[in-house]
Amino acid sequence: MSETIPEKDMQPQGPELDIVHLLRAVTVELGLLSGRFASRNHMHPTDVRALIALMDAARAGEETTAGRLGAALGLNSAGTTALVDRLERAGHVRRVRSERDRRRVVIEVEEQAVALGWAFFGPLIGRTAELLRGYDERELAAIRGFLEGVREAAAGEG
Amino acid sequence: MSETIPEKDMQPQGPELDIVHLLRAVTVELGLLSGRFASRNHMHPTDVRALIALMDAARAGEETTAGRLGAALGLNSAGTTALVDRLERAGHVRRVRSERDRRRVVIEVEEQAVALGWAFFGPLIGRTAELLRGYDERELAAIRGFLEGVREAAAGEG
DNA sequence: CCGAGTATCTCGCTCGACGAGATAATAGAG
DNA sequence: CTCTATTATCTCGTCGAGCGAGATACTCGG
Repeated sequence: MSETIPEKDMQPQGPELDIVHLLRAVTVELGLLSGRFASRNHMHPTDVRALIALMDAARAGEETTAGRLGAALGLNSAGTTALVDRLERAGHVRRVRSERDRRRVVIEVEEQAVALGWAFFGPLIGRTAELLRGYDERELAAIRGFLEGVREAAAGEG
Repeated sequence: MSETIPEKDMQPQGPELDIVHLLRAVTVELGLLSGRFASRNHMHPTDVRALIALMDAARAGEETTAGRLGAALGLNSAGTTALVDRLERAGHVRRVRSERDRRRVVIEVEEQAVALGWAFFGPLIGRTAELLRGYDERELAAIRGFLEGVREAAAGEG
């Protein structure tokens, strides 16, 4: 394996650039991790994204309907139905017809699925929280501000 | 399955937790963005991941063979061949038989593809770099250290 | 109570990814 | 130098996630 290609600066550099690349590396790593979680539990990446979206909504105290879930994941209605079918068959969620509008199907996450995710991602979350405990308020504010800025910038693009 | 997961404690206390969720939100947002890039250019998410991996390797001065690319993306050999076929057909990469080991196929990214990616992601990168310019050295070090810590923690899990 | 609007599901299809195995090139033993 | 093991890539047949089109079920304003 020769690495003869010289290190050329194809991109404008500066101390900020390595952070940008670090961030991308982190997202890649997290993507691979959730992929490992998926295949270990005989799920597809989309299924994992769906569970995360569902738990997120639940945390925020919102009901998630089939339609909302599909929209959040960028699936059309057919794909969404198939997704919920898979998750339901695997016992990760259950369909509940909404009382007030019986066209709606509310998706609820089974406790078993929550436990599964927590068992897998818990250690990482714990380690990250521990890592954060080493910073003072100003540093935490910087990290928070940076992430918020990136999220907004990413949401605004495209 | 059932064990000590009291609902309240799963998202416990601490100012750190919102940063964990922020980070996840950022990765979700970046994932959606690259999805928009993919469909806008008639590509599949895997194709985008492949181009990113290829450009990454190129920046690090490494040649990428078909096999390495497939391994990096978690594809088997058949899928890798199909992937490179797609990218080549679209004019984003070219296959080059390695001189010294003629079994090897080195994948090179076409300049056109680099320009395409830069045109789409450049603004976000620029905005992020600008955002980072607002922090002093200690804050930048905190951000860098946090991201590095998360990357290592994520790589270590699973 | 009818028709427009909305939410979800069904059907048929495409194509990305997989497993198995073929093909081609290299490296090493004798 | 030839035979064999190993490595890198590609081919073939198959599966299944997601799409487009349209069916079905329910709600609500006139």
